[in-house]
Amino acid sequence: MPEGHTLHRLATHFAKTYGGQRLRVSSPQGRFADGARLIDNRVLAVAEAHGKHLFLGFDSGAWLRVHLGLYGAWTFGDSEGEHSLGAPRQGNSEPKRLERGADGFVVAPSPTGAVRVRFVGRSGWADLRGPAACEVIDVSGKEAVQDRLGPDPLRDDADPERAWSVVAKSRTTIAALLMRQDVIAGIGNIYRAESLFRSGIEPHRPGRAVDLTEWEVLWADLTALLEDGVRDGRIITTRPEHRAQPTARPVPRSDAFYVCYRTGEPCRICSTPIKAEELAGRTLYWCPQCQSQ
DNA sequence: AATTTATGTCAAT
DNA sequence: TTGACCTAAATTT
Repeated sequence: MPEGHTLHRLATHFAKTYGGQRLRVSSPQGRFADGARLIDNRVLAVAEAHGKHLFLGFDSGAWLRVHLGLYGAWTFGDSEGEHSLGAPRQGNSEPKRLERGADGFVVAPSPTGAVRVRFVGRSGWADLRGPAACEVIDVSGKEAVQDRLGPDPLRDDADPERAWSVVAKSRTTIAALLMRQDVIAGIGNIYRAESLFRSGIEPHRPGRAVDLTEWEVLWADLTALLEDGVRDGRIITTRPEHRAQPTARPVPRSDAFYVCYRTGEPCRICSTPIKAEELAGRTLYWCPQCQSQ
């Protein structure tokens, strides 16, 4: 699921695999043909993530902004084999020998499906399908997007006080505030539910009923959970002692969360059935016993 | 072969 | 608060 950890993994992967390299950029599907031309045959200089946005910076000064939205995903072919990041796609395959042309660029497979963007470099290829946003912007356009984003706990420049200044004044529920990307960037439905459970906070409390200490605990926990997500490549929020199989590796999906997708199942701590409700179009999960404060 | 599902954001009611 | 949007894979007919 593409929450913030996935975007930071993407940024790292692009920087590591293609940083400093000249790339051929095309739009096999055609919908991004004009944009692709703007960054074709340029050197990738920087890759960074802010919340759920990926920014790829080129030596011309142009930036590619990608938001995966609902179904977006990148598929890669490089020294790690064929693998993908984003919405669930087919599993990874063993590293294949990359074919290279006389110019040293890899030979990518003929595109299947709706490939919005294709990158081809000397160390691999990358295909983007189904993004909600994919556009070439200049640095002021990038700044405009980032100005509308709250602090991202995975970024060095993140300032939790900025988020707190909104939360502390707001009548909106803390559950809704955590999903607002202009308050805190990178949190999705899973991190929202799981962090509130781990902090013991009742999700319907207005932001202004959350005190500073609780906020600091919540921010620190979100930061740790996101960092784990970047490391593991998936979201796991349970502590081993709360899992049905504490030693199983990899952690089975059924043991990954405290409350998410566990409607009616017994809470891992107190056995109370987990509750779920629609809140602003998304399903909110929580334990009515552990989260009664 | 058709329908459902999965997930995030935004514009229109 | 609801629907539109982007795509592929899983599930049901």
